[in-house]
Amino acid sequence: MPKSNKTPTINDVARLSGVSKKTVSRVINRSALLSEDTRTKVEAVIAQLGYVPNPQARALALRHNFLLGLLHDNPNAQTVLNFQEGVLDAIRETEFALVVRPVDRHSPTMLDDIRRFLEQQRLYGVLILPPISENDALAQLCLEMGCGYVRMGSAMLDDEDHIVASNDREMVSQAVDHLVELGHRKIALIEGPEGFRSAFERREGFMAAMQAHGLAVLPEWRVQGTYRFESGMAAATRLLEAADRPTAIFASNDEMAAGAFHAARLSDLKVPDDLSIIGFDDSPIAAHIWPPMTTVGWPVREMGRAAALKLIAPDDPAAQAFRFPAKLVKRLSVAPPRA
Amino acid sequence: MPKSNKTPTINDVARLSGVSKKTVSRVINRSALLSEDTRTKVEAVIAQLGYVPNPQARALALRHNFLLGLLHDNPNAQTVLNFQEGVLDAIRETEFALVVRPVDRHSPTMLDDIRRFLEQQRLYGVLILPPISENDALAQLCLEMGCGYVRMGSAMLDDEDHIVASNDREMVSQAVDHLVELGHRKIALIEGPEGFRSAFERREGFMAAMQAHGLAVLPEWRVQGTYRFESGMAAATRLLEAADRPTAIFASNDEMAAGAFHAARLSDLKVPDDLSIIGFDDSPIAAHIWPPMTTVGWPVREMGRAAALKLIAPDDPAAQAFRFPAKLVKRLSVAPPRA
DNA sequence: AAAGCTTTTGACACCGGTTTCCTTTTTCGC
DNA sequence: GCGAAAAAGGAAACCGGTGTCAAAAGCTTT
Repeated sequence: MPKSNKTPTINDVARLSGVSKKTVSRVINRSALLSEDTRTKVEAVIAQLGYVPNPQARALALRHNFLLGLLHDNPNAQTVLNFQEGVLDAIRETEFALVVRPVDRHSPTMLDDIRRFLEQQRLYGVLILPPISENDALAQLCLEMGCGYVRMGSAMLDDEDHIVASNDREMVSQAVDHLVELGHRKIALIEGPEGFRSAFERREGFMAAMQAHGLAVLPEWRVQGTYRFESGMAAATRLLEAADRPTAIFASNDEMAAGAFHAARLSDLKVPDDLSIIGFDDSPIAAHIWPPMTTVGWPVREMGRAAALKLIAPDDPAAQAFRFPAKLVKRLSVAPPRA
Repeated sequence: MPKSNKTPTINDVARLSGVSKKTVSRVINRSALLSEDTRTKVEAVIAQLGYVPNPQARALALRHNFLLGLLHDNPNAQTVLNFQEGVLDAIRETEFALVVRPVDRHSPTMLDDIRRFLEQQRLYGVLILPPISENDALAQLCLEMGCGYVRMGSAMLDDEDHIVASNDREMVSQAVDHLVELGHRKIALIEGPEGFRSAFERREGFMAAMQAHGLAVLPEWRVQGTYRFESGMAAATRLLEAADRPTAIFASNDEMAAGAFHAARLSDLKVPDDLSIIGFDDSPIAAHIWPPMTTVGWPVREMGRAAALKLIAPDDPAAQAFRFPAKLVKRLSVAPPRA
């Protein structure tokens, strides 16, 4: 009987079942060359002892551990959490665990910090969320360090094995189509900040969609924001002061769209009667303001699951997915234009 | 010269600096009994090689790893992320990493799932966020498994070493005082759901504060919600139908308060002129609805930092803190009652 | 200069798994 | 029934660190 107050090891299992360590190891790893007899015998002992292999020991012997890292910087909290849930869906029945690492995009030492982190933890692979997922130097770093990676992005920033992407252009297109179908012709855009791939994609998608409908976008109908609430408010304020006022606004994310709601209220404009607003992300705030916001949502959780599978089970059919469809969530912030 | 394509190990360092493994180990661990000479010599080699100790090997030898776990279930996303940031503040310069594990409070196998998780990962310690932090069986489980733990709670659910707590009663008291100072006498409460310690504390705090001011709370001024947006909406709708309508509402969290905003609008009541609303949590939604919501916030990030320190550096002065002050965030959802 | 301390260092076993390589047993064709 | 090939299982080394304990070195003291 092994000392009862310690957790059992492979040696205890081997001794009790009268086989060698190696045989127990074979059982654990479902090795094919094993007689049915010994397998069941050993499995019985494992169950009886409640033996669980020590992941640190395995990690040492296998020269890689069972840790996935999640690198993120300031996207909205709900997205991060949904993605985490997705990753967990993928690893739940495995021995993998998820290590999170918020990083500071603005720190000059970010890349060095991440390098130290990777060196120290020797992760099996990392998942990188936008906006830092757009940093190619970071992907390069992972490659150099022999650390697997998958990025989440708003376009095909990388090849299929290394990305789970939304198709932002097409998503924006859906939003614009919706507005146009309702009769809007004067549609304004609140863009995201320079340097964000997502902002770029959404702008391009917007312009393309408008052009496809043969609609003009006046220069004063395009204002840039920072993805933050206040910037959306400021941008919308400017839009509403335009000589030829737009009847609808597409904002590149929900937070700015919420700011636009706020601006409309300050200008005594009712949403959606006087102004339709449509956001992007389907974050919680979209459902919790008044009126509930129509927005474009992406399947973040599924993307998290697929991203994790790409690393830990690349042959799983679900790991093949790399481009994810979005859907327009229709709520109450959009209506036909007045007049 | 060690094979240049492999990461250097302690053996490489030992060989190159002409000392034994053990001596290198002493350098790494800042052992006191070491001559200054050897220390600098070995440190030079370490720097030159870019050697980083393998955490899995250390974990194996030390019989404990350097992983902190974060168990959480459905509090608002921003709280989870802020807490994570706090934990990271604590572990940034250490070799610890943070493993996250969302759990499902409603699953009958939750406790077993967590047990398996702890068995498998052999965490150094776990941090438990509300509401599951209120589950005493879970704390008991950690104890049994020899896994350190710290809970975050709305009251002293546990002793000082195992908790970072807010003082919800006192926090609610601040909110009530604020309303009373402005002249409100008829203040309603939207409670959280049965079985949540936080809901209990906030209710008790509310009742005590009202009593302290000599104010009555009519039965129809107390409605229970589920902490969700819709429930806040429903609760406020009922409150606004009361024969003697309250002039102010205190909601036990921001999400329900946001629902109350919504209900007020449906009843054509203006916030704050016709109805003052005050929330709890200072979640992002509070700042992003119109009008911006007055709410009570707690220092989640600091709590995360302290919680992590309690586990990894209990002697650090910052690890001693266990009760955290809240502050009232005054925005625009509160005004003196009309008439 | 020898004895007696204290400080510094190293040899070796060990943590709990996996891998390599070799031996033993079983199976099977003839 | 025999020999060969295949299957099953074990011994020992190894992954990269740390703990124990004893030896070596340095420093006083007499």
